[in-house]
Amino acid sequence: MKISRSEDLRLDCQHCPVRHRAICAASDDEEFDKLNAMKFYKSVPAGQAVALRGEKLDVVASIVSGVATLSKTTVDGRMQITGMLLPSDFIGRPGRDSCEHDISAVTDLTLCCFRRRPFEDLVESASGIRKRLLDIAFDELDAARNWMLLLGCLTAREKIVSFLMLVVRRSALPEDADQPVRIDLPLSREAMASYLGLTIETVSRQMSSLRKDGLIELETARRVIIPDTSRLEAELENAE
Amino acid sequence: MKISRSEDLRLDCQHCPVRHRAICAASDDEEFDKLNAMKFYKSVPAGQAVALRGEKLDVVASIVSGVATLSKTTVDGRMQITGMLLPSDFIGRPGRDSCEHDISAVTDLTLCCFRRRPFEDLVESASGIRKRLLDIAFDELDAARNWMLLLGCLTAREKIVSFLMLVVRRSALPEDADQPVRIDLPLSREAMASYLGLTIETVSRQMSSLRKDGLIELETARRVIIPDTSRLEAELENAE
DNA sequence: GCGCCGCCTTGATCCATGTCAAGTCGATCC
DNA sequence: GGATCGACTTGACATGGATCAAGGCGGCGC
Repeated sequence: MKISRSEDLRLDCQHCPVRHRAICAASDDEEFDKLNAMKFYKSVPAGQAVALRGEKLDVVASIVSGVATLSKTTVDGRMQITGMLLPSDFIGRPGRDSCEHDISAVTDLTLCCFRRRPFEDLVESASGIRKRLLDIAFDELDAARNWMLLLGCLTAREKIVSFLMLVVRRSALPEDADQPVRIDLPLSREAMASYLGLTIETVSRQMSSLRKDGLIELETARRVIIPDTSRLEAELENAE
Repeated sequence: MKISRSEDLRLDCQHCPVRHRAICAASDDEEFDKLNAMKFYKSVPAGQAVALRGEKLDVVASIVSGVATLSKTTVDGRMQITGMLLPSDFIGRPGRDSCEHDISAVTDLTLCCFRRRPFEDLVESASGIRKRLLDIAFDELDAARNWMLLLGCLTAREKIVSFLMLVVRRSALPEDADQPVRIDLPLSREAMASYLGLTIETVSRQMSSLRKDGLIELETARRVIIPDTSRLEAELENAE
């Protein structure tokens, strides 16, 4: 019998790709074992909702693989993506049973889930998890506030460059030198637009403009080569 | 000898105006006494910085009275106010000794301060404080993400109306009926502009436009009367 | 009272970005 | 191969809000 990929991961937290960055990162062996015993994996196919705003949400989770978005939508259909969730990012809110955002799988997603109640109890008793959770919350808060600067003050070009640099950073590429970097954009043009508070056409135009200026190359629409990251980052010298 | 207002407050947490909303809100008597023993008051005059970005910050604090802002500034001087802090709001980040934002006193400020290290220890041992802190962090995160929707998607008029309704809500007015409401704007036009991602002229024009439409009256530039809050809120029917 | 100074308002104009409308490109299916 | 479809790009034009500029108004010192 074939073991599914999910089952496979279940067997082995030690080799989990997000072991050292997710909610379990600051845990000692004892806490780690408890988390291990509680966890269960869940797959969500690309395009599907993980949870909808206002919905009851009785799990919290870490993203093991894939990309998700947090978003809010106005009644007349304007949408703002308020967060892009990458592997190791945390989903859900301990101490609250309903969801404030729409959470959508952008790609196929593997989630490492915990039922909320037992997880909350564990947070109470396990100081490593507790500290990590608090740190995650404050890190997210700082990130959200930084994004407010982007949404409120930056030009369309600066927004695009900021986004590209964010992807470069989160790609955690080993190279330190100013080698050309190739990145796969985790979001479609439409999702980028929504994340950056722009329209899809403006995103597309700015990407073309950066290409014309030699700051990026477009291998495909979603695959970008940055010949010189420091030159791209220099576009932000007035922002930041 | 005259006792200053700060000294006066020091003597009596029980009658503290933010007792039931600040970091101490979920504490039992024992925790409360510990906080009480640790706390010290600090006054900051209007216009002065509480802390600057990158600065070392060895205290955390609750706002007892007054208004402060969190903000970020680009190197070329564009500024985004990322948060408006009102009485009971929390300043600082346990587990981190430096400050990510500029924090400024908009009005004269009374802060209830705790040295960070002992406070962190108390967070470890006192579950009421710990829970409150986590809740505060997640509430702030939700608020920040809601603000991202405002910055990214709403029109200037919707932004202004959202701000006015925010002030109404935080004013915690006792009336439930649709009585006319009078509010004092905590921020100048300039600060409103920065908070809403607009320019001062646009803020001013939108305020005038709301006045012409009979949705608000301007007793002075900073003192607003809202004859019918539900009619004002109806301006947001497409947003939200 | 008068002059000064911040803060706010209003008007005229501009421009970055949105909107509307065609394409183009690449993948998939038959 | 060609039809189809979704994702992206490009062009032409419109516009909301920014920018530039000129007052108005209220508080404060003298």
